[in-house]
Amino acid sequence: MRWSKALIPTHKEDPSHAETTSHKLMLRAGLIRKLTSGVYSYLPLGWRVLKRIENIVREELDAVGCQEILMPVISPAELWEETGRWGVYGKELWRVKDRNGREFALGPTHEEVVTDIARNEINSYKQLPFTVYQIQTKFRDEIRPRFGVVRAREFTMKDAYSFHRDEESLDETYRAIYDVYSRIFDRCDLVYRPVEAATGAIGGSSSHEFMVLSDTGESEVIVCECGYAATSEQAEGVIADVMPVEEPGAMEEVATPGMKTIEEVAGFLKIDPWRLVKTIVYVADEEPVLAVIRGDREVNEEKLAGVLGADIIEAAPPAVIEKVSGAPVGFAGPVGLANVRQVIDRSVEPLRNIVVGGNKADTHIRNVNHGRDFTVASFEDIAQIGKGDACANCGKAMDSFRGIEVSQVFKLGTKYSDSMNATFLDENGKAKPFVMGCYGLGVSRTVAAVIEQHSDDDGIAWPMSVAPFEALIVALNNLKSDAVREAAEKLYEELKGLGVDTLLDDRPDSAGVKFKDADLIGIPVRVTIGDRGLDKGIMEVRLRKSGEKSEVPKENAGAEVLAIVNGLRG
RNA sequence: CGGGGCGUAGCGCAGUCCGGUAAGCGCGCACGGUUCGGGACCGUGAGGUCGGAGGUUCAAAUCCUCUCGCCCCGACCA
Repeated sequence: MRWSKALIPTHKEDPSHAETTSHKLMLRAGLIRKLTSGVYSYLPLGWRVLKRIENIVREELDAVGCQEILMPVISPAELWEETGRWGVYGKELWRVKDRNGREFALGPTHEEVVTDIARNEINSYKQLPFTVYQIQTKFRDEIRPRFGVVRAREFTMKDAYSFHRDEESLDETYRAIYDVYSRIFDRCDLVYRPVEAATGAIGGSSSHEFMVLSDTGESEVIVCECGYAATSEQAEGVIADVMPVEEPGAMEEVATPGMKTIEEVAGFLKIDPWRLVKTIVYVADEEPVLAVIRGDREVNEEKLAGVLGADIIEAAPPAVIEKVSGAPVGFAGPVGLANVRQVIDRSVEPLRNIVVGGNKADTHIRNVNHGRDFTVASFEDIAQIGKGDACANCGKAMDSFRGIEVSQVFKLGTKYSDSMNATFLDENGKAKPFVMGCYGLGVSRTVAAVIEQHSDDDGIAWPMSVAPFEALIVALNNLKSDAVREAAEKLYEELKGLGVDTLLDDRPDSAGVKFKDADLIGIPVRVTIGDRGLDKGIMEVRLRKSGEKSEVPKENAGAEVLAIVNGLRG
């Protein structure tokens, strides 16, 4: 491709609305342009990278016998109603109506559609197991699109689905896909880590996420020396006990005018935050629930939903809080609210003489003791675990890092086949539900992840495996110098003939502009052709990532570049 | 949705508090010329419903009301 004719619009300055490295660079290097919040066009450079990643994904999945298909973006509401997700998926499910008012979903994921195919087409255990996948544009009406392509409302995802006669077969495929993902991310030259994950709206029994390490990542991962690694939503751990031994005192009300937060109350009463116990009102599947936890800790809503067996859980609006506690927001407590379902965190168990909300305006209660002043059916684990907490396996203090979740694999079991009545006949002629797995991989997100790990102050430095071009020829002063122009054209044609994907910078711009742009767009191998070198009979080859330079005789530049590119192809 | 911020030329911004000079600056773009190995220089020029609607006023980018959009922090997830 000739740069003078290509749509590669670069910018000198950082875009004002971008925060993260990858978002800034994707905009500056002309990979993408925003249409509206969370919706992007891919320009030639971005589209080329996306396709290269797609092809890696294809190659690796095809190699283990997965079959590529393409399902519709649009699916009818009735299908989603079969599994209950028309309701459960919530506002994130992008809904549209046709001219007759019939409702459809723009697919955020395709369990329903693929299960529909399976129940119609697969009748016998002899046809199992099998795995299909597609690479497609997905739609999720995200609460908050962010970081460009990292959290978009329209994005490219590879989603695969496997069907099995039993759990053993599922385990096998799950393991195989897990290994395939490792190979895919290895080939993209990413530093990543698989971690235990929560199952969220997709559901199922077990799940792992592949996290690409990045300080700008949205997800926090909790890790332990012993090998344990999980997302912060999922992480299990032990919260250190800080309570000294104390005799229970007499419960008493204390006036705390206007003190709504833990910090305010702790400061006012001159006590440590852990001596307070906070009570947060949630609405779980439309029923109000109290979550009670030590004052210096946060509730993990994922865990709370698990304990409650609830599908949808959200912080209660003020009106509900006031109705439940009989007090303004900030003064709820477990004492005297036995009529509301309460979930008490394990961190509360060792505490004595705690301070809780008084369920009355401007009032807290001190010297409260569980068992005596409010009843606890059982202590549950609903706490958010973080860096420094003890590992549930080995007891060591855990660490944390941030990452971008590029893929997630789920063991779905029979969640979808049961609700959609998708069955096959086994050897005994008995109908059994498919055991399923599903495996997502964010392709567009992976583009951003690669940039996060492969860039410097000057711009992107693509790994050869996903680079939009393999080589860039920079022709200096090509407008005036016939020698340069001819040499550049010749090398360009030669490299094309040798199968090297090459971009020729034949723009009439100054050397500085071309070099800056070259660094920005990050093509791995750069060949500089100028009169100065040509007079010496050489061209300069420079590697973007290492900055390593070499001079090659101009006559065999083509062969030399091919050898270097081959070396980086891996 | 809660909290914070921002909409002025393709991009990055000033001007808004305190209404009034001809809507400005840098980059980019077009044309002419000089340059030519790390974002060159000179000259000329094009490009704006100041996000939108309504209002106040002799006068609105600037004040008021409503509205739309965008970004950041939190809840969601590939």
